[in-house]
Order: sequence, then C-alpha cells, then structure tokens
Amino acid sequence: MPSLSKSFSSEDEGDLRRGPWTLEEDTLLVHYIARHGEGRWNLLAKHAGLRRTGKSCRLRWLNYLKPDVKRGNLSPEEQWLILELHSKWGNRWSKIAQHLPGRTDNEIKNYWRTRVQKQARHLKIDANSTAFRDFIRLFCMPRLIQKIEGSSSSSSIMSPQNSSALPPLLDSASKPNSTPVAASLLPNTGQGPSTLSEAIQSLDLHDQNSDSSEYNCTNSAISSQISQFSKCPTSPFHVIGNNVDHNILGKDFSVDNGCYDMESMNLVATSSMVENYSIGDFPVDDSNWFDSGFSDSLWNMGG
DNA sequence: AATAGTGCCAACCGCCAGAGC
DNA sequence: GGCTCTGGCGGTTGGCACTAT
Repeated sequence: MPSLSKSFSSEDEGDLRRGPWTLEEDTLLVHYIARHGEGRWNLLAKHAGLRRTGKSCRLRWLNYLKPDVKRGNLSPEEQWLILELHSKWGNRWSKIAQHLPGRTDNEIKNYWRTRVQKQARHLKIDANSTAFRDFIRLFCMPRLIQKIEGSSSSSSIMSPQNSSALPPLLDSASKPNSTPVAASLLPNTGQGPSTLSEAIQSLDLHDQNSDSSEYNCTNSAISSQISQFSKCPTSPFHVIGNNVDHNILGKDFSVDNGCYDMESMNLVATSSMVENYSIGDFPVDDSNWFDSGFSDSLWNMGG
C-alpha cells in the first residue's frame, strides 16, 4: 500500500524508513532490479537509493512488486491445494507456496490464519487438532472438489495475466493502490510453473522422496488428480457409492454443537450429520460457499 | 450519519541456517 | 571453531476497508 500514512512511517532509527512503501520507492526498486537483477539486498537497497533495509526491499519485491505475483481471490483449486499441502506439511508456507504459482507464502499464511483458523475458532476446536483436520478433509476438501469439478472448464489457467478470470467482486486487486507497478515495467520471467496443474505435476515429480505415499492416487492433471484422490481407498473422504466411507468416522469428530446458533450455521459438523452425509448433498449454500474463500456463508457462522 | 466491530493483508520482527572470512 | 553478514522463514502486528448496528 504505497503512500499511506502510518504512525511510525517517518524516518527513525537513523536514516532508515519503515512502514508502507511509497510509489516512488516502488519505482526505484523495480527499476533497479530491472537493470541489475535481484539479490544482495542490502547492497541493492543502498545502490538503489532506498532508505530501507535489504530485508524490507526483498519482502516488498517478493510479496508485491514481482511481476508474476498473482493477486486476487484464491481459486477452489488453490484452496484445495493449500488444505492438502498444509495437512501434509503444516505451517511450511514457503514450501506450500512453491506449489501455487504466483502465490506468496505471506498470502497463503494470511489465508490460513484469516479464513481457515477462524473456522476452527468458530467450531471451538484447536486448528491443529485431529478433529479440525478431519473437518477439513471431510467437509471442506470434498466441497472444493465439487466446486472444481463443477467448473472444470476454468480449472487450469491461472497465469498472472489471467487474473481477470477471478471473481471480480472478490478480487482484492480492486482495492485502491494495489496495482503492482512492476507488472507494467518488467517482462514476465516465465520461470516456474504457470498453471496449477503444472505445479501439481511438479509435485508428483519432486515429492517422491518424502511422503509420496500420500500421492499414490494422484495423476498429472488436476481434475484427474482430485477425482483420483477422492477415490483413493486411503483418502479420508473415500467414497463408497455415494456415501463417505464410515471407517473415517471412527475418529472422534465431536463438536460442541451447543455453542452456536445451529439454524444460522448452514453446516453443523456433528457425528450424526456426518453419518447421513453424502458428497452430493452438503447442507450448505451452494451459491457462494467457496466463491469467496472460506469467509462467506459457511465460515461466517459464528461471527 | 456516526460509531463499533470485523476482515484482510502489507509490513515488521525475531530466529535460524549457510556462506565467507 | 568463532564471528559476521545475508537471506529465508514463520509468527505477529497495525491500520485501512468494509459491514453491521
């Protein structure tokens, strides 16, 4: 957010600036990197004439100015991938971000904290608990799969240049002052995967050392990967006929259902509901469930 | 219209690991 | 081996924008 005032944005600690970046600083940084490349951040800051720490320059570049940084709402595919990878790796945000082209670790971390952890708070369970992990895998991920499969035509192309495909009302780029100046100043490097399916393919290729068993049921294309995942016998939401494998329900999925207004929740994660649950009839408002991240009907249940 | 509450996210902080000397 | 520098990471914070009352 360039050029916004902030109480501590004036110079302190000697000559170093802190707080929001100005448009002028952004331009300096972008032009310097365009000419000399990135790296050696402390030197870069000095030579570019920026009164910022190298760290601050690096962060500003990586999280905001870099041309291939994608802005706007996370797609269902991206959300699914975040949930899946987080269940696998935990808070390894940078590692997770490597598999989401154009997304930064900061953005993923923010998403997790503001959307997913909020849900755990509303359910009054620990976000790191088994119960919440089950909730994610039993309810959220299958729902996302439905969402993805329902709009399979738009499943794969998510290059930064294609951000117009994002839901316009929810595209955070609509915020003022949020347009990356570098996008118009620098060419796209074209490095790294540009689509989610490419990212998942790279996941298949590179993840075979550590926990590859979790991906035994993956395929190269995202749609087949996800449907394969849902069919995988080891998947927590393995489907038998049209019903969830009840083996997974042996786990304690107790949620204090007396803690919130059940009428207004749309979704109630109780064992009895789970037993009647089938993939096709989630008791949630289908219209906007994941369109707006986790923040709409389902996730706003406790407020 | 004013105020309070909440969501979101950019930016900062502290810690750590690796490289170079 | 110890020190310094640098970059990377995860956690946290502050403030703007939006929504509800």
